[in-house]
Amino acid sequence: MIQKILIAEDYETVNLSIQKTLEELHISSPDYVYYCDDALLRIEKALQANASYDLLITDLHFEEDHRQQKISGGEALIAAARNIQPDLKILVFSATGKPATIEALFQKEDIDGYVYKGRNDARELKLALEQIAANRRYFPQQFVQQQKQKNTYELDEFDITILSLMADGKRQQEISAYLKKNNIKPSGLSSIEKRLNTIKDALDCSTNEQLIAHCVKMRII
Amino acid sequence: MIQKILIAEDYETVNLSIQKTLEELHISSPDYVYYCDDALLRIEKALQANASYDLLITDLHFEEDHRQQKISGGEALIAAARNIQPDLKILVFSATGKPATIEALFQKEDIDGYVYKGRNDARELKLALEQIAANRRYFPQQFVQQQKQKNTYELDEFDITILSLMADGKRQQEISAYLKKNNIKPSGLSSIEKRLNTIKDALDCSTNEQLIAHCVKMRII
DNA sequence: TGCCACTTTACGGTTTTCCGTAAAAAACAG
DNA sequence: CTGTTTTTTACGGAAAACCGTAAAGTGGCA
Repeated sequence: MIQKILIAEDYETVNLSIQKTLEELHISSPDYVYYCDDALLRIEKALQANASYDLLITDLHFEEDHRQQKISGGEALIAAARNIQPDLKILVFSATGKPATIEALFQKEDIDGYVYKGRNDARELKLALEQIAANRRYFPQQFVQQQKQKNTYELDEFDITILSLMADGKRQQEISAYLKKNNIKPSGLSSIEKRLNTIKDALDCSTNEQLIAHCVKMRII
Repeated sequence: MIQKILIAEDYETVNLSIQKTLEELHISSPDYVYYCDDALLRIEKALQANASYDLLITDLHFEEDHRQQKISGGEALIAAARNIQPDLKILVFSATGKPATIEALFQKEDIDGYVYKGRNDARELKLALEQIAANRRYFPQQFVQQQKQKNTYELDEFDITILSLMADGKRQQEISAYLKKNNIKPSGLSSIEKRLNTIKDALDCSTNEQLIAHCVKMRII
């Protein structure tokens, strides 16, 4: 049975609405935080007090503000939480997840549910909570559909580095020099060109400009 | 005094949380809808029944689904609502607004407030409601900041066209051809080059990629 | 060690972009 | 209408990006 719940969600209204949904399910008042670091602290303290949480409901994306955070976002929070409390149930509630990200969360982090923010998200949230309470996993419908049409080329760290430098105004030669200076393995100009071609092909972009626009929009960089 | 409120917001959780925020302000239970068409219908009926709404709280972006809608989004809804009830107060609650869009809403549609969805959005929502109840307008802080730091060079429609086409994968020659085809005045390749240089200079960008990244981040395009 | 598969790099030729200059066109005043 | 100013376009050389291919390097594996 799920009794003790922690909500990590920086959007105040969303945070409130999750609480309201829980109320309707007659789940006793959950704890809630607006920052990832606070979430982990709560989980740690609860463990030490021998009153650990049953469920963590968390967003993936958190806006940055004046408060410096050690944990950068939902994914890092999930990993950290799993590390200190392996039996914690985790429900991700987010609008931004890419199929590949969701898949990775289910496989690697063994999360228990994923709910897309959307028109009927409160109802979905209830369904997910019921499923999780019954020790079942909850996959969103959208996920099943998107599974089929996945042309998802997952960008690795190297790709992100190149794209970030490029979005930062660096020319390809400068990127090559930067990679050499930082001892990152493929650093030749040709490798950068080749990689960019691969990415553009995968993401169906014809120019660098379009690629950068796409990545910024998708919050890849 | 604000008594009768209509909420148009397709995200169920957000819709709920607005209701909760209104509860805390001791405002009697508002009406709420998930579709723009429904919103306009409600406003029309209330007018005919001589019990018109005092305030419309609406999102800008609505997800499309199986239900075909005449009104495409928040902006269209606002225009339509203004048309049939000029004295209706309007509060926009959205995460997606570009500065130019917000400015246009305040100037052309004469909206009464704009609140960004974000970390402290519930508190901002309360502030905005208080301001509007006092017949004052509520501008978001982010907007004021962005107003200040906006570089002397204001991008015009021509600039936006070029940047949008470029972010769409078009080459400069293709952009030139496009402009010619659509009878947009400066269409020469040189003019495009020159304009891009001016923009890059004004926004302190060294490459097209950096420029596009900046514009997408700043929601200019 | 030597062979093989694979990755990375180097190097030309082509296309695109960049940048300066000058000609052409348009806008404007007298 | 003429002369001036401003805007737009055209052009050519330099730099950067693009693209294919070949050489050099890397890591298994017998």
